[in-house]
Amino acid sequence: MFINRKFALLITESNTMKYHFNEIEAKWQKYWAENQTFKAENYSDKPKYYVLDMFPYPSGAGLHVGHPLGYIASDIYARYKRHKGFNVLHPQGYDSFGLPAEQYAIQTGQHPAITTAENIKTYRRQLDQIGFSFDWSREVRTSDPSYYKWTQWIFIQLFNSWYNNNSDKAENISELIKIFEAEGNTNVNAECDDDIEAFTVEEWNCYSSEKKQEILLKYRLTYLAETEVNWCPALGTVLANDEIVNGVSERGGHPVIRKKMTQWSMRISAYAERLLQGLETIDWTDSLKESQRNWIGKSVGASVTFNVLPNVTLSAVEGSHKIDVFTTRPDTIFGVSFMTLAPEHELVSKITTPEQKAEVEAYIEATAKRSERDRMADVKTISGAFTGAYAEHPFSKKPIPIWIGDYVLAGYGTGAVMSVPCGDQRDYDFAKHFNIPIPNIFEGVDISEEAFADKDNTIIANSDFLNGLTYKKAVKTAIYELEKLGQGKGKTNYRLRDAVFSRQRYWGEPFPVYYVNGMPQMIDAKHLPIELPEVEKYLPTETGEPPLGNATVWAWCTETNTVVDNDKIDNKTIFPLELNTMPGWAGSSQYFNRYMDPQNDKEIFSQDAINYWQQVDLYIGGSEHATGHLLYSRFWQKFMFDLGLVPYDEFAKKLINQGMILGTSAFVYRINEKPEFFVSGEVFNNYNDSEKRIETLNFIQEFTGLSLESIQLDEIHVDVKYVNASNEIDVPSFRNWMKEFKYEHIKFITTKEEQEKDIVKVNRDVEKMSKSKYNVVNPDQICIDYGADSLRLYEMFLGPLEQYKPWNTAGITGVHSFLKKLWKLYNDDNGLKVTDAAPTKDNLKTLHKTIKKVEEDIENFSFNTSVSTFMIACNELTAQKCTSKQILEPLLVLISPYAPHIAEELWNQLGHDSSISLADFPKFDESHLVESTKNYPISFNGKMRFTMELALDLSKDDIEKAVLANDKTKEQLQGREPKKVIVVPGKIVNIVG
RNA sequence: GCAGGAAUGGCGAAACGGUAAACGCACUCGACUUAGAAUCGAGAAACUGGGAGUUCGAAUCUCUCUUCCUGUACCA
Repeated sequence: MFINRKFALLITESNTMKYHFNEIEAKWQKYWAENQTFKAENYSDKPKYYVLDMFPYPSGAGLHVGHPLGYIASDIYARYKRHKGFNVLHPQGYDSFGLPAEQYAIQTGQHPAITTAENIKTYRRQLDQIGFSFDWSREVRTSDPSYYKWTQWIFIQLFNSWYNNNSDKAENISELIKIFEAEGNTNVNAECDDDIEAFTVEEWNCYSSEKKQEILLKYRLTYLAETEVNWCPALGTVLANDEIVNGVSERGGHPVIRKKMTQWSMRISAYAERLLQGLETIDWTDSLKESQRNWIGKSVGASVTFNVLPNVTLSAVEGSHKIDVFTTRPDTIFGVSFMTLAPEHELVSKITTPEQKAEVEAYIEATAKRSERDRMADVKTISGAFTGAYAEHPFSKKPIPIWIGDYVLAGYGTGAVMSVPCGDQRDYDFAKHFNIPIPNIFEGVDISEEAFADKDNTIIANSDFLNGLTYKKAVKTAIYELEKLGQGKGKTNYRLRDAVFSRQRYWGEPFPVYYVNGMPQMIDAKHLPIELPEVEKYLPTETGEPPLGNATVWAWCTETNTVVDNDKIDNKTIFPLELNTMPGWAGSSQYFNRYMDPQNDKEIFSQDAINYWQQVDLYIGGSEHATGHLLYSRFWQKFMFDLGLVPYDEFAKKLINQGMILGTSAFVYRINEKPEFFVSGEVFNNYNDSEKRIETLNFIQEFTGLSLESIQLDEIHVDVKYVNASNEIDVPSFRNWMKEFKYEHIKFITTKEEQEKDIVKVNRDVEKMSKSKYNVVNPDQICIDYGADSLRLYEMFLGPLEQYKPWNTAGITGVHSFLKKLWKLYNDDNGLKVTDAAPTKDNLKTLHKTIKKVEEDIENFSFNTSVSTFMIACNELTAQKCTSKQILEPLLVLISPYAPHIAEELWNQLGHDSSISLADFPKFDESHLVESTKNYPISFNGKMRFTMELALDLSKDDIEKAVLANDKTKEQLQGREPKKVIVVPGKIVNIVG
């Protein structure tokens, strides 16, 4: 196939009636672009439908065949919906801020905007050649100032908002100020920082402007705070939790350390409960919803306050200390036999006794040295230290020893736990290890081997007023009693942390923020966008500031409302601007709404547009965005809903995760000691076969002269483009592959059979598609060799959309020859052969069963089975020698969402002036499928033995009689009397006996 | 550990509780050909990861075990 592609093309071109896919596809792509066939209007008499793809990051490598999978599926659905009479919005754009372009800028000095524009050009060309029905007039790019203007705008709205727990929504900060001015903050029920002090109206009114701003910052939905962040030294930036995988950066796999920095954060935690509840209302995959539930991590329980007992030796440190803990099991409060603090807990240094000081400090030092990754990897080792201090049990008033241990995480809950060893395995293991008593508070449960954590079968004992109660009742009672004492209350805890929103990078949205006396000020929305400044270098400054610190024109003049030279900063009218930029998810958190009204420069989108399109009806994309993009977007959508900007608080009604297309790698094997010798896949398989191993080793020895012991084989990837459908290598191309590999003079050791045929076979294995594995297949080449319609059909034909499946270019000939057969159904050597002949009964049956199946398939997103259905229809109609326009015309409409170019061309040949995309979907007519007879399978004890043609209008009894009278039945029964005869009319007959 | 998903020919896969493997790749043979990697035709194979149950009948429903994939985790 690879040897003489040109030759094949020449033959094709010599006959004008053949299927010239390259010409046809270019022609219709041009037609669609020129006629703006897929432009969607923001008003229509038709019902609306919004089909969205997760927009791509335009990387330098371009698309490989795995990328368009979801786009093809959504395009089929969008085209189908148009045939079904919907006004369809199907836009596309680019998530064009991001690290790779910036890393490239650091290396080469080329401005990321240039790199990005070039990459987008490649993407656009690649997308266009696949024939997508995108409305490109609505394209957005997140790095375009006219777009990020609105990203900045939302940031300002978040800054100007606080979360009122009473109304359970975001409200304008001015409302909060009114409350402060009227009654102070004691009655405010807001989602805010933990360290807020109570103040009265008088106190508020006396505060300086700075102090007021400082307080308000603690309430705002985006706020500046010193937080412990994930700092990645190699990338020179902080990372969000979802950007870290297994303790290293998702991009590049660099180590990440904890570091305190002043950063913008998003108060997404305010929306934790609504984000959780909202999942019930949307049709997303279970696994994705489950990921979000885990990430939000709701747990219901109680917070309990333990007083630290005063210690005589600590008289210098006055004041009573309290330890707050969160527990999901307040019912086990009498089982507490110690407390454990995270080593980083702020109280540790304050309560540790002089005798224990050395031990505790040594332990803290030891844990600090262990990286986050070590701590995660090693969960078995139990370690800790006793502080010497004791807390008082709230009910029994007994002293409880306070320990520190790294199994308690500083970042979750309060960083302290009440340890109940009989009810929690971690506490149990810790207690066993340090010989701490394990009191049993469960009725009739043995805890000599392990803790007992089964809530359902819990009866509490040895617990004063909780004795005899079940889990549920004991929890309620314990919380009630704790509240009475003022030492606890019911509490719901979420794992979801506020999201760090600052990045120390260049290629991202600048913040619309300047600083007056260190306090952040928003630039008025009417002066947006604040455009990225030019910088000399894209690296951090020498003083460690982010890249924007290199900009010389990066100060805000409050008089002219423009960005001016840094020299002019006087901190009176001209102030420094924020040096951080926004993270990757900023631009992608609202793009789906912006598509509805992308050129609007007065508003983020008009109310007319959003009320017309409302929300995304179908969203297709990868599952890797489960806890990043898809959670943040839901958060912003809920925020915009609170502001009254959008009609729904969920942006996407239905979401499908397309599976990944994997590569089919090809291997040969190199002899370790003599790298000029390669072994074919066949020989390698013999080598691994215990029966043939000796023989094979001798065989290899004959060629190489190596001793048997020294023969070792290394797996070598062969670029898949040098391997054909029968797994044979194109040897000359392989030799010339890459000069540095030095394959020119290698010798292949092959089996006798291979030698006879003069071939070398590879082994195949499925791996992720990647450059380093030489299994990447480029859609450009596929489009040249087989056409976009073949590519589209084949991607769908590979298997169910959601499933992971390997790509194997060899298989594409199947769908390609289907398209050629389809072409021949309409054309012969003399041109169009479609006639006005009346369709036969068989023709109609084939057409209508195809309509039924294809419609069902598309509605169920089962695109792979439709492709088979088309093949069957084409084969049947060819066999029936069908030329009837009444059949062949509607058939084209069925196929057009999948293979739009060939459908347009044939549609045009049939005499239509307008695009097939405007045609109505054919109506299914059941009457054509009604049969008079059925070929019944006749089973004996459930096993089918033969079939019998019987009329469908026979009664059960008639069928039974007819079957029992049959000779073959008698043969099967061999004289036995049937015990029972099951007749399901129209389906099956089963004889038991 | 927890959660979600999966297991069917050599490969990708079909299959409302009712004829398992449709459709395609690969394979074998034949036809047309100077030639076939084009086209047309024919063919072979494999009984659903293991075990139990429900049923007249199970790939499909239930239980159980095994393996694999994905996500997540000292989350109190």
